[in-house]
Amino acid sequence: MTRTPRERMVLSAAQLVRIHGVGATGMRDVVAHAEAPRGSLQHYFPGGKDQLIAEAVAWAGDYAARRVARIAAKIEDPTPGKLFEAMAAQWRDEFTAQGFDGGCPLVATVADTAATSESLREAVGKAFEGWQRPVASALRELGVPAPRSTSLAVLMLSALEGAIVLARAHQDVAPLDTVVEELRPLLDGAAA
Amino acid sequence: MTRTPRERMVLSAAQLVRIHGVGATGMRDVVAHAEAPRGSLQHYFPGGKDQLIAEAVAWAGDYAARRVARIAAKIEDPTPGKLFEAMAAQWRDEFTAQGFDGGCPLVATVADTAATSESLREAVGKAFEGWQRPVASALRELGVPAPRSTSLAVLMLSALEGAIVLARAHQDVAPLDTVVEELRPLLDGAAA
DNA sequence: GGGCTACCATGACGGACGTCATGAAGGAGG
DNA sequence: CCTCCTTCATGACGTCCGTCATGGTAGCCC
Repeated sequence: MTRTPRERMVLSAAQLVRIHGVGATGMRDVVAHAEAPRGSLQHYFPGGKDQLIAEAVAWAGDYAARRVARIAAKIEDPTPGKLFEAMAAQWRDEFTAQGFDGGCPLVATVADTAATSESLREAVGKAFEGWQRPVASALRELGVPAPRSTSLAVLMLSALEGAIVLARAHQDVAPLDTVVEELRPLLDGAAA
Repeated sequence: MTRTPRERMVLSAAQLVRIHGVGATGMRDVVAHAEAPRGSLQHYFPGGKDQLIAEAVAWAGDYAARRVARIAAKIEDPTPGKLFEAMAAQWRDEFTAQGFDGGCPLVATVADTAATSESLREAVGKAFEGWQRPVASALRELGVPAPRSTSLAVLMLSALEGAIVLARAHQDVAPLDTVVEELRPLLDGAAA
């Protein structure tokens, strides 16, 4: 559990971006949140803020991908609809337990930097790709034909991200439940 | 076309937020973009940046709502699937014609301020609600039962917003096309 | 022990931010 | 003409930002 200061900073950056966005997340805030020495910033991240945020985005993408793989392996009688339900349930649980302060760091990074920093935009693109891959492969294992699996993975990610935004705006988890219920028959129908 | 300086500032704020997010959008940037006198800021928006952004968000919500109503009235042989396709096409066309610099200002505002400013979060919630309403009522006019129409409207907004984020991250409109194709049978099937 | 490298500490710099104070044009109404 | 009120102009203030420069410690290797 004890991580190196470098890891703590990347992780803290991801968490602060989730809450405040990229622009409002300061370097000093990150070191304070990570309880890391401020001097380590220029040592571990000579590329400055962009490098730190890029690593935070990459970490977030990896985390989401690992979470999908773990969820997919744990469901009993798995179906595509149940997989999506479990993915949404993670957000539902966090919102109800910890409030609506934190969103998806990938969405926040796109919203803040897509037009400004090509490197960060690419980092988010790769992160989404890495998240989409285990979803699609899980769908294939559940009997979804290969070409359809990537389309449905895109739909699942889109609907989930959008529902997260709506849920935060309304401070209500209902949008998450709604998209799960509406998408379930479509998803399960594709696994015939 | 000639608007009052006040309107121009609200409109410019919305456009800049779309591109750079709330944090990176400065008051000076807004007056410069609006070609408005800087002194007018404290006169028209004594509530400061929060008031300006809140009005920009409200304007964006109204704009989206009017756009939906106009689209719904213009489609021939309308179906729920075609309505969603037309909504996504607006974004598709803008991305291909003007690049991926601008996203949805509501998403950017949620990502940047949901945890910080209660008033802005509420403003975005109302904006989403005002956008969702014409979508749901258009669905009802197309034969979708009332209770289902709000659920499907939430699904449409979620999938659209998420696909916009994915499209910007990948600089590719494919996610928009994908969600339209995948959702079309589900949407049209609900209008039986 | 001397030197080299990795890691951390601290202060400063230049710039941008949101906000405020002060005041000037310019027409409306007495 | 004088006054009031809306609208705009401009400069300043305090704060925070990302970055950099400089220097200090700690441990390993020769």
